Amino acid sequence: MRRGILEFCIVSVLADKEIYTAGLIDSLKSADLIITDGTLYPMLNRLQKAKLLQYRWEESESGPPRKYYSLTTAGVEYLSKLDTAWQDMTASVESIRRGTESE
Amino acid sequence: MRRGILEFCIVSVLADKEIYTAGLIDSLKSADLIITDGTLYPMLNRLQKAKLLQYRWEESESGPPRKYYSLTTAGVEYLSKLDTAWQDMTASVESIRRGTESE
DNA sequence: CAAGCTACCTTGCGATACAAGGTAGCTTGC
DNA sequence: GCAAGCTACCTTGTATCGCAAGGTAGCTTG
Repeated sequence: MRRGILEFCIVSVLADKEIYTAGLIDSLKSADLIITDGTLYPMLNRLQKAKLLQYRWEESESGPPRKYYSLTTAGVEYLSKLDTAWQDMTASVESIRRGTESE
Repeated sequence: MRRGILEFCIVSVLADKEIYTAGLIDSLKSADLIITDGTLYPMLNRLQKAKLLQYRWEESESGPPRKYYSLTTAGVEYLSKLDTAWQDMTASVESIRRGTESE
């Protein structure tokens, strides 16, 4: 029941801060959204190819370098579209869920 | 961004009334959820095989007979699980969406 | 310098939803 | 009473999403 919504969550998190993969996974986990890196890497690459994300390499103090992602200008616009779509969809589902009155 | 949620909507509509395919499509359309019959028939058959839905044939006054679907007892229980899952998921997404405060 | 950890990425699979197309019952018009 | 059209059912093929599993390579630690 989660499909397509993960992308919205990821873009939302990136709106707040520059972050790399493990941090993204932790951010979502703290909201009870479990995601694996096998899901995340293809998504980040896809969004980056679509020019919605950018990244820079940053060295780590304890391991290999990390890709820190952030939104591009187009990514910010995309987020606002996703946000509108999210609100529309939840409103629609709520209207169904609450019962569409009797027949 | 809608994946998996349609099933929840369909089961929700069926909680209120016995209905056949075209009626379901209309109910969802009136909440701005567009779905085609090519999506709906496989889903109804799948839910029926899982014993969550039952149907009876009813003759029409103007055309071929129709399959009127309704929830089984198991379907009602399933709906309550979907409803809980829906509330959990929207709560999670809202907490992400509203900004997970600064780093 | 070897072993282990971390971070990146790919591949194969199952499930969802859509578009397009197909069958058959029923009514309508001639 | 038969052809044409509508309605209702269903199937097939395709794209995409998300996951599990597996793989490469840099960095640290003993």
